Amino acid sequence: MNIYKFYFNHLIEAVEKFKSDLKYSFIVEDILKKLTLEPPKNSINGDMSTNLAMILSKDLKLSSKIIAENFMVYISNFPGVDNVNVAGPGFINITFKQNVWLEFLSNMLQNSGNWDKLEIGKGKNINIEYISANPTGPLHAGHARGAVFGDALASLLTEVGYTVTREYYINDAGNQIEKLVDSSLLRYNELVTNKSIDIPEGLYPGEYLKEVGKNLVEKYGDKLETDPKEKVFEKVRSVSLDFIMRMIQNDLLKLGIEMDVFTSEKEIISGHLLTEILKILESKNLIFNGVLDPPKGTHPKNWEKREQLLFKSSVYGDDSDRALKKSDGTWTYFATDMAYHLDKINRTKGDLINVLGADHIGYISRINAAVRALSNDTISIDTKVCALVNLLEDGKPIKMSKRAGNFVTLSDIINAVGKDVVRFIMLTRRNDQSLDFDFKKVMEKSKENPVFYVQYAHARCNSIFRSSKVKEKELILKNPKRLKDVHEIELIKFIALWPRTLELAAKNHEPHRICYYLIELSSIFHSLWNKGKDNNIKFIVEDDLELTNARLSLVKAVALTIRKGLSILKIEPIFEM
RNA sequence: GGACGCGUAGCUCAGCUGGAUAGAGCAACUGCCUUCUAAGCAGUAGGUCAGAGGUUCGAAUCCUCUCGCGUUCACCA
Repeated sequence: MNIYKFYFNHLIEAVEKFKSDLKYSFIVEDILKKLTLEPPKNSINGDMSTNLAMILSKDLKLSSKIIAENFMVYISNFPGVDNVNVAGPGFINITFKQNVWLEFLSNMLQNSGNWDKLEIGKGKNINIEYISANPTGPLHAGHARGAVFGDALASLLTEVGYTVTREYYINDAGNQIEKLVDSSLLRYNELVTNKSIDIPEGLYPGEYLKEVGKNLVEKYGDKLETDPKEKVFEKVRSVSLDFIMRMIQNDLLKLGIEMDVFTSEKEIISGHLLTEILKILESKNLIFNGVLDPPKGTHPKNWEKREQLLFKSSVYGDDSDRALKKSDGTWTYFATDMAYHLDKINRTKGDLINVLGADHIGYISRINAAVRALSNDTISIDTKVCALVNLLEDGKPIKMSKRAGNFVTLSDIINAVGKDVVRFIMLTRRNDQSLDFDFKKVMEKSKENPVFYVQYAHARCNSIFRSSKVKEKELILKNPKRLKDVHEIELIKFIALWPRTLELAAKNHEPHRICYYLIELSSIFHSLWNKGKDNNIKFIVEDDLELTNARLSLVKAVALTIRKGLSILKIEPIFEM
């Protein structure tokens, strides 16, 4: 029951009829690409508005006003149309009879489980990789945003019919793992020798590695020969990684996040995928031994010419070609990442999404180039960048320093404000804009705090049902025509916008739109609530059961929609404040 | 210096991928509790959409340049 889709289909039919009736020669497909049917910004201009006349005027060589005048009659045949008019530069505005909205409401309530079902994904696979934090320590505040964003996006895409894989790439190879092993060994020795140790600069000082030391003692006793470290490297590595990955997964679980797939970088390196990408690149002539120019503009001090194996990523719009092998002959991080993306392409057989932190912006174009080359341009990859989160306490920045060990972990944040608050607030801003997270404000019980505001609206819905002694579940709308007040109709119209919001959020990969929708829905509802004070349109009218029933039904529709939105964000609704 | 992103009301931000008179919230001022939660609502005021060109029926949105802020910049991960 997507009312916009319903009328859009009518509009398409009308356009075709218009064309054949008047023997025009424009190409319908081209017009449909640009055709819109939207609620006008200002409701004075009616319920829906189309740009048809304006986009046709060039092809027909007629003014858009004249086209609009001629087209109006086709629209007035649509079911439920009350009035059609032409305004502004050539908008055709439609106003519906109130009945259309009332029928929508009763329809929506009858199909409350699936009225907003959208089949955008049509079961297609999509892989979304997010978090992928280095397995060297607990998740911190900075990871929270990418985690919530990625997870909400995954949930959103699932909702609209995609088969979604939530994936975490574990960077368990390379230098940082060496450091991790060194750090863990220090903690092990600390425990065995019972002498406290200073963690040198460059290694990981966090207390959590003491647990790893303990785990090593439990598993191997105090007789581990740690010199030379090669002898125990694998053992320590595996105990450290196990511990840290369990810690990370635990933190994610507290945020309501469960990944489907964890892929190990180490396994990618040891597998056959790297030779695979070489084959593909060779067959496309995208690989060569060469020397890179120094980056434009900078003058690196230790610049030296180096012949390396290079990928011609510049063919696909990257600013420079990229090294696949280091001068010592080992693979670069980018090469293994390319192999990893080939792995994702092979497994997914569908589009990819990467969620990255803002510090990786420079990396995007080479990954895009890689995916295009490796998939023969058949797979699209969308990289979403999450900007910084500024942690504040009542407006003042919280100072963090990794060295002093007082950085705020994800787990700290969740413990302080709860999972639902973290999830909501992280989505109250576009992902590519930096976001303030103020520990005081997000817990405030006031309108300034959007989480509260939305939850309060839902609690109020529930409060009305409590007072009415009617159970929300058992309520069946009897006579929608009893809803007559413009404010009631306005609320219904806004609910009718929900599937459209879902659709736009999903297509643009922008879960924040759901938050904004819920805030606005709450606002309209709070407003109607207060009308009970001065206009005497209370929801519960003691001596008019039918009217009460109709109004309660509207409240139910609001509650259903709020809950639906929250459920996509994986947030629990609150029933009583 | 190059690349990418951002610049919208005093502050914090939306703006449905090119539409009509650019919208919210805070802060400021004015009102609304004998009545379903005032933890809320209604109203007033507030704008050169950083600036300058261009593209077209139409630009905050697309293109070019300038200014400002941020991130990033050969073998790291």
